[in-house]
Amino acid sequence: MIDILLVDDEELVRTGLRAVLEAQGDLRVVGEAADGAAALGLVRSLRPDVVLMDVRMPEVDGLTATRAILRDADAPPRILVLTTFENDDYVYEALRAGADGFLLKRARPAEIVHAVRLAAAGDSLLFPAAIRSLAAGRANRSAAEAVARAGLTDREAEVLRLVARGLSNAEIAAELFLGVQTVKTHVSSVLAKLGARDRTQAVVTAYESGFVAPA
Amino acid sequence: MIDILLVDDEELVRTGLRAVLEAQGDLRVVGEAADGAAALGLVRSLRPDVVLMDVRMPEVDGLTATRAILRDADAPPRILVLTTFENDDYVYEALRAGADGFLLKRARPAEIVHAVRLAAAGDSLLFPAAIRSLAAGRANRSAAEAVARAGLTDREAEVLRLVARGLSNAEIAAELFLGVQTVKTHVSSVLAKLGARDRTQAVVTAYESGFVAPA
DNA sequence: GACCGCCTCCCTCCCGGGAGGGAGGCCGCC
DNA sequence: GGCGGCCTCCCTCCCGGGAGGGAGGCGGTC
Repeated sequence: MIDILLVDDEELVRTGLRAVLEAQGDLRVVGEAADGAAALGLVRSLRPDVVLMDVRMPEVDGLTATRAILRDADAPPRILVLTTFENDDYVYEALRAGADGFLLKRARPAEIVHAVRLAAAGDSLLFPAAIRSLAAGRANRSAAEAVARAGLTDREAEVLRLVARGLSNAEIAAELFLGVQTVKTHVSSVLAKLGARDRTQAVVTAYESGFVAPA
Repeated sequence: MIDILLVDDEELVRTGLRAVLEAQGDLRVVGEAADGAAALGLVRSLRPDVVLMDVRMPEVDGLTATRAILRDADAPPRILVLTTFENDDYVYEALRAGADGFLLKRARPAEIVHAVRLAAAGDSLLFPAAIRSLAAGRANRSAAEAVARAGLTDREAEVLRLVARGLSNAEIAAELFLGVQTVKTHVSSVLAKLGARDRTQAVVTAYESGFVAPA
């Protein structure tokens, strides 16, 4: 029997997961938490085998909770991170935080069940797109914070990502099907918003802030 | 029925894999290749669903073959990379090359069969240790090699560190009590040794290789 | 409708950075 | 001693990048 803890701020999602999982004979949902802080307490008291953890939650988010749980327990549970999009930038950070695998919310029930069993057995399941984005050295999502603080627009963030991969303005223009002038404009606003003097400093900031992460 | 192509330079390994796979009703080994070049040809003629590809092979290695196969075919097969050690540095490069998953040679037969079925279905299996090494922000092997192979002198390494902190040549000169000309010389040799076009790319390489680490 | 933010593209001006040379001093090794 | 590697500094040439403007279109909001 595999004991499972559900952590998601949406009741609906928890209910859905519970229905899917408990339809199986060998899976048992032993608890539910609506945020990361509650999750930590329940892990201590319930000692589940597997935790299904939503990434985006108010208060304590899934990544922080994952780290806390892994730090806390002597025999921590397996943690599967729930996300909405395959190319979610959280993928990278979550694995870094110690998550054992990834699960798309829109995955078919059989896949969800399957992933839970795999996790309990010590394996890990990643969807191809998630793996690719990992392998491609994709930007991580504390970008969200950096972007939020700096107030970068989508386009600017996109440009910064390419700058942080060593591309010249001309190359970025080609990559995004833009004029070099446009790229220059974006780069300039990025520099201004980041308080960087030149693109080199912008790259440093991008790495230091976690906007992009080393492979 | 899932058609499989085995690529490994060791006959023994191929035989073992074939035995394991063909014991299943739904798996069929349609061919074997002893090196990457032969593999490419067989993929064309046999059109397998899944390729089990050894990484280390004489002549054309597994990564090169993987890239070639993916470039070549219009509907390329799923490629599972075979490796001996969980912490094999090839993990990163292989995924980057487009491999769909990883398989340890010492995996239990059931796991191998399982991974093949997953791959055929479009999922990907990674062993926890492999994922961890990926997610741990492991230094990009090629970048690390670039720096290691580069054979930077002490002075050059020192300069690169400052470049990777966003300093201009003039600032570096002031920091190290040097002439700007001297700094330029050092920067130029660093760029040459790293194969970087400009200081921005050098910074990227420095981070990707782990030469400098984000705070 | 007026306004604002974003994206797009244009211009000029200027400087720093990088290429591609050369050269002298120092140290350690053969 | 001679040689090679490293560090230092010099020169010129040139381009890309960044500053500092302006402007039009588009989609929102008030």
